[in-house]
Amino acid sequence: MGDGKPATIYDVAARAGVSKSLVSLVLQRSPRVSDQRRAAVLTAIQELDYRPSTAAVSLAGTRSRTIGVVLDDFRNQWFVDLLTGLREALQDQGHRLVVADRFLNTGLDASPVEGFLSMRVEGIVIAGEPTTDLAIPASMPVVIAGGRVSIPRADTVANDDRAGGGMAAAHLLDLGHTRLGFLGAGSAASQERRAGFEGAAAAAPAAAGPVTVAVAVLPGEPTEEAGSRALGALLDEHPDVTAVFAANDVMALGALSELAERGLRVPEDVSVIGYDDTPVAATRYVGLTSIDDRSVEIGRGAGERLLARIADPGLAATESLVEPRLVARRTTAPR
Amino acid sequence: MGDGKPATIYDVAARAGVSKSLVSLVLQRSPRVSDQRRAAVLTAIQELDYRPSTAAVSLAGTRSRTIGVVLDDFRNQWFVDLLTGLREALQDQGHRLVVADRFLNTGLDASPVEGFLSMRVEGIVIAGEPTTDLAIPASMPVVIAGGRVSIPRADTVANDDRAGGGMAAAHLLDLGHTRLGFLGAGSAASQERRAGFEGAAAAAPAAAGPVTVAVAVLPGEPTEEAGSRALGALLDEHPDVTAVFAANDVMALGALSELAERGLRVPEDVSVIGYDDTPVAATRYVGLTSIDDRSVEIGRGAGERLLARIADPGLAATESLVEPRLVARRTTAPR
DNA sequence: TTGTAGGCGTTATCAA
DNA sequence: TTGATAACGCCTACAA
Repeated sequence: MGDGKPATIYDVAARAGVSKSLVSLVLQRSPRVSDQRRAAVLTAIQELDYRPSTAAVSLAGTRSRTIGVVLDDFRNQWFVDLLTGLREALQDQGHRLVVADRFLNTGLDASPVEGFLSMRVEGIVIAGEPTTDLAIPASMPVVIAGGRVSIPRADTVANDDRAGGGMAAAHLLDLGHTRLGFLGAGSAASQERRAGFEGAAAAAPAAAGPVTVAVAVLPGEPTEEAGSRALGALLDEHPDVTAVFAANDVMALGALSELAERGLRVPEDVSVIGYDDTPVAATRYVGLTSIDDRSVEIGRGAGERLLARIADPGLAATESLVEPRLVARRTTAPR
Repeated sequence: MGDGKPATIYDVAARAGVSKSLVSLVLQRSPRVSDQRRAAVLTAIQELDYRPSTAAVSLAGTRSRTIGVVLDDFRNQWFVDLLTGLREALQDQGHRLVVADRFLNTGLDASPVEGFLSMRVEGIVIAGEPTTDLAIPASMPVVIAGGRVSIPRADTVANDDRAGGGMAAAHLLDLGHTRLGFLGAGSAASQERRAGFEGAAAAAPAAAGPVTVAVAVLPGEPTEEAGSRALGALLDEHPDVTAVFAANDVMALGALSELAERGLRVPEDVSVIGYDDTPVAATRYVGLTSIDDRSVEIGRGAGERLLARIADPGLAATESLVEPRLVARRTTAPR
């Protein structure tokens, strides 16, 4: 089957002995086609290994049936789950997903959005915090998934960081810890998580005695390095802390290594809890208790919002929060 | 700037007071255009925020300038580096990269390749082992990046697993270890890495005494669980082993946790070395010595091969190997 | 150097 | 239920 040029709709029509229009109708699953003709067209398609040209389809059709997903960075694994959710909501509705990170196809286009606009996507999903230089036309349906910063006419679907922080505190309180610590950095998420953590700690029933929360927040990115330094600073000032909550898993990892270097055992001496439930946390070797931000749900929600917005561009922007979930592993234990 | 429909080449032509052809020439950076007209067209493009429709371009043009990348799984982080290399080779030559994993757009198309064929990509890069159900037409230029199994007319660019295994052995021998262990699973890569490891161990200068390699190979996937079990089996039979080489980082992680459970310290009691140099290995907390398979190089090589094959489809298939590199961290130490 | 006209592979609109 | 025929937005000879 050495195939030269791919077959076109004309080839199929000729082979099936019908007009191109009829083939098009069959392609679109129109019910207004006789079973006989339909069968003929279908077999011709099979025999020719015909496949409609997406270029021709989106050029001639009224909609491109394509939606673009802007990832901040392929290295942030959470996008994998996000995509799963998006697929469920979008793909099953006949939409094609095209993903790009900040660098993919840079050079051809200034930003991934440029490329999407050229493709005439029907909508755009921005994963994570939107950067201001994205330059998305006002008429383009947009939804931000997993980011808190909202841009003018975009819906936002994000994890409820405050609730997650509360869950972390509740978990540690349940285990009997009363001298807690928080490790944070200079991100909006970190602030929200801290607020939730402190709020829940403060609201704890006074029965078990006073609950204290020592805090170490470093400016800058929430890196492993920052986690190590924050833990060091925290412990230097409050050596009696028995459980720490890090703003994310990466920082928690830094805390773990710093604890090991100080000869403190986890969870015997100090319990540690992270946030994001990254793949590393789930490994047996690390086994980090963490807050699952439910990225699949976020993706599904974002997809549904986008669909709604595409159907009715006039819709008011909404902000919805997805309830996180605590995943207990071996880095937390009863006091 | 409420923009309704995107501007077309007609709009630009009208605005600049020239023909559509002239606009097209400017778009293609043709030198045969007067500076005056060019300037007029360029400003019209700016003012209208015009962007050529990729659909129309690829439909009217002779080439789509698009190449498809099939990822086995977005969770395998190595593709990030692979993409970096591919970008360098392809994107800079004006090619657009479209990525898809096994599931992206499934439902619309049976396989990611289906989608690529519809897009009329000029070539396909398969990352990792190609599955046989890919159904790629013989006329489509294909290169396999990072996989050993080759399909009929495809070039292959992969990591030299055998050399990597040798490096692992050399490193351990350098550190004075003589009772080595290998932890493997049922993959082709595992076999090659083992062969290289054993080969280098056998070729070691007899000066430092005899070198032994105990082996534990489990059937199935090289998972963390498999790593734990393999290490257990190995140590049960050969308690005197002082250094182990795992077929990949994930298995090495399993080995690390099993060692911890057995009360053995790393690297004081046992040195551990993995393969792939995954992000987890590079964290301070894990700090796993590993073999970097140089995915960026593989991507660049694959991109170049693909370019060559697109230019001359008649080219004979080649297989090239990229030399890996050892990255020493804290899980290996002198005996 | 610039403009005219045809065609790329579909969908969409009308007739038949 | 089918079949012409005109778009869709751009490239590419070919002419001017």
